[in-house]
Amino acid sequence: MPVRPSTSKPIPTAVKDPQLVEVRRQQIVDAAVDLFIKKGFHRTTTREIARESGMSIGALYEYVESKEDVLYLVCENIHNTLEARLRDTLKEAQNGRETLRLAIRQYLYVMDDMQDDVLLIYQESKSLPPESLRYVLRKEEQITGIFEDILRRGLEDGSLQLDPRAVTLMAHNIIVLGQMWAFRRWVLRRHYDLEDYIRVQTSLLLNELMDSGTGGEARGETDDGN
Amino acid sequence: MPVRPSTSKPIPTAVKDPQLVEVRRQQIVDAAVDLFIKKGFHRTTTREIARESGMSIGALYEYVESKEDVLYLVCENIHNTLEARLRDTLKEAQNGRETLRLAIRQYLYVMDDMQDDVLLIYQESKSLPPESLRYVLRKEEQITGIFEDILRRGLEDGSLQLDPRAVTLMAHNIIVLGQMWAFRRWVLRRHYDLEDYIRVQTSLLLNELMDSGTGGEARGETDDGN
Amino acid sequence: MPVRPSTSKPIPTAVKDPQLVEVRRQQIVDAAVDLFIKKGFHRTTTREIARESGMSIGALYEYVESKEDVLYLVCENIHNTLEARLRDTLKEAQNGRETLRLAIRQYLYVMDDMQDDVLLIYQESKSLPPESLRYVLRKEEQITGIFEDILRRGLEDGSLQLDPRAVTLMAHNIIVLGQMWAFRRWVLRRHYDLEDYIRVQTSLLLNELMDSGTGGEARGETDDGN
Amino acid sequence: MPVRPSTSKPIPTAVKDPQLVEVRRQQIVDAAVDLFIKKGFHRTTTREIARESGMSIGALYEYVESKEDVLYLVCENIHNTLEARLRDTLKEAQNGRETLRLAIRQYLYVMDDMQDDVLLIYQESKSLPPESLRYVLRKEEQITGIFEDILRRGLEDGSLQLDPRAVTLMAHNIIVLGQMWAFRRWVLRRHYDLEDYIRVQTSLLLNELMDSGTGGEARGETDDGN
DNA sequence: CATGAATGAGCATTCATTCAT
DNA sequence: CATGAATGAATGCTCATTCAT
Repeated sequence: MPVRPSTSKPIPTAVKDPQLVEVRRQQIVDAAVDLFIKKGFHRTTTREIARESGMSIGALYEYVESKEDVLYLVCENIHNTLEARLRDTLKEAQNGRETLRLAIRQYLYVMDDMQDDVLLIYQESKSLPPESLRYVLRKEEQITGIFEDILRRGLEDGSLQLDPRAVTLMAHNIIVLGQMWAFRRWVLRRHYDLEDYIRVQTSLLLNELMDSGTGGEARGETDDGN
Repeated sequence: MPVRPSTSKPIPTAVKDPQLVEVRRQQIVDAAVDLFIKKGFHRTTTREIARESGMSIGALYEYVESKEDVLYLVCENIHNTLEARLRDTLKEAQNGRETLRLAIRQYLYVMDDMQDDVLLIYQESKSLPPESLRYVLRKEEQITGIFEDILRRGLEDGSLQLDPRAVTLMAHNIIVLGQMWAFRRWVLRRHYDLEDYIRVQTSLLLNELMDSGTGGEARGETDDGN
Repeated sequence: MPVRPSTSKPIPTAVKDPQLVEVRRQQIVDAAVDLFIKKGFHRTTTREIARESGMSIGALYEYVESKEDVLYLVCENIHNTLEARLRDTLKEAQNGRETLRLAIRQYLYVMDDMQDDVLLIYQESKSLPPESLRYVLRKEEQITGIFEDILRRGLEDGSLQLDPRAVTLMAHNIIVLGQMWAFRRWVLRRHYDLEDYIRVQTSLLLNELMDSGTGGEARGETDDGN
Repeated sequence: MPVRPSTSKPIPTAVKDPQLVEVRRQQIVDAAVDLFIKKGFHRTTTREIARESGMSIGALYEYVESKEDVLYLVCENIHNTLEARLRDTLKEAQNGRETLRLAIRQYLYVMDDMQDDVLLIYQESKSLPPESLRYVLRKEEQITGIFEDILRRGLEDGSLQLDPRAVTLMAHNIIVLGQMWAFRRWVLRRHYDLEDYIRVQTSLLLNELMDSGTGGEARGETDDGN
């Protein structure tokens, strides 16, 4: 399943050699990610980005047209990394339920590893120009789609029970729960480590927290209550 | 359970009359909320805030010491409103499970109503100076505590089954799920309206959609119940 | 005949006191005229304008919105001065021909005095934004209109003979001939001083130098008359 | 009468082959003229000039030493074209008056055709370095000299009556009147087309607007008035 | 208390020119 | 000769904050 390149916005450059463009932009992105994480987009200056990228401002502006372009490249890069790492771990698929369990674990590990980056997209993407933002959101949706696919496979092979209308929402829930690990870390870390978090969230998601192995109590409760 | 005022950071002012301070600060906050929502914190100027507040910049700076103070006041105000509206609807408590169901519904209604404000805190609180941020996060935790309490009550009266270690996390999940309705609206709205969202999320949270047994009752519940 | 104020473009300002605005803008214009004359519009920096105006850049931008605004104010100021000085000397009107002769003389004296300013408008007005340029050109036409009026009066009282269709063009010729004294000074000065220039041009314009008959009286006129 | 090449400033080049230099510089000039007309000298970048010239910036700088050099080459080129076209039409000379009449017509046709170029020299030559400017002005004078020559011939053959001291000025007047057609086109075109303009200006210059065929009235008026 | 003019550090971006390949 | 990536000084403009009135 190839990463469709059509989903990224082309950023114009004055430099003709595409290889060089890629190399330099990677330098820029690497520098900018660090800076944006440390100081935020608005408080980071283009000069700083240039300096940390190991190039002059003039050179920087040969590879992007604006500071917003840098932000876009950063978001795109993070999303691509995220997606690649995610898809990478989904090849050893078994039945849907196990795939989901595995995917959640992998996803949360990736999110833990990329906490700062996730936070960055989260807090700064609003500073993107509208068109760039659209691209970023589309990508976000695409990534959510990965979990949608897994859920659907689980429905098909019968290993998961879920109202079909809840599939999309469940996928979003999973994604958000990963982001939450990043943007609520200030409090979650006081209560849970990553393994705790994975275990409990997976359980909640997979309906295994009910005390009895049967899950019957939940049903009974539901039947009475309404 | 009163709103503890000790949890808000005192912002110094040159003005003696506390009543006046409160009135003027409310003007400031009202203006700033609109502006921050429309343009973001960084793109809003103090001049604009002053103008929209109906006062001069000079006057503005009599009631706050910096633009960040305004942001703090805005966050505080939103949080207080949010908390008040939430607590307001929790008086008619029955057993824990029903309280939870009700609270989620109320919470999501409030979040729907305060979408922009929620987003504002979400995206701009990172621009707060560290100390102010601490206050805001503490408040966030306090609000999360409301759901923790409800969950605990449910555990106690036996109407909810949940691993005690999952209580805090579940509370955070609920809070985040409300925020998610705000910050993922660009995609969620394409699939669900508020009532859909409430129904499906409640079901998922209350373990009704996922069923290792027949799965039949989940659909029935959804169709009939709400 | 009042100077219609409707013909000047209003430049927005952040400062409320109109008197102060006028005073400060005059400072700005005075400084800018000198700088633009010395270095041209493009080579003059806003910082220089501010410094020479005796204010900070911040203050400068309280009174104009852009460097182009300064250029517009400069053009407007020069035009107004020019027009005022021109109209000022046209009160003692006799018959049309004498008025014309007098007006040309006055005009050329003013143009001699305002050489640099005239040149400035000439060379820099192209840098104005389109709308401002329109205002400047309108003003230029208005000033040309002064001579059109004089010419028409001469036609009416019979003291001038001229194809009515040539009136407008003749007025433009006069205006341009004054400007020419400014922008061709590098060569004209080598041949003529101001009085020479006035005498010869007046003669040429009034059809006295060219004579299909004797040609004698033109020289006589020139030597004695002025 | 050959175009004296001594009147053009030599622009250094790193390239040995003079033919190549000429070819490339013509490319540069052609591109630059278009760009300068469209955007003005200051707003045109060397990159644009290079691109439109079909060469790299590096190559551009092999043929000129600075952007100002390009401007000089442009001015020189326009002047040469102008002069060539002018001299071209002056071979069929008759008596001086008719030559003048013809020359004015030809000149105005050329000026109409080269409006933009004329305007370009007019508005941008001030950006030339002093020495280059001197060359351009010298050329301008040379072109003016064409009309001086014609006028003098008219004086000699008696077909023109003119105070000898007015000859130079008259020549300048004619030149300026042609330029005026370019730089006042925004208003002149509203009143006159090229043929109108030629007819009226020629008449004014050649003293034919006086109602009586004799021109006597002008003299009479003059005699009385002073 | 209120006003609003003044300050000036700071920022994104441009572009003529150079020079290694 | 040609290329085009790199340089970095320079520039127009913004805006939080101060303080005299």
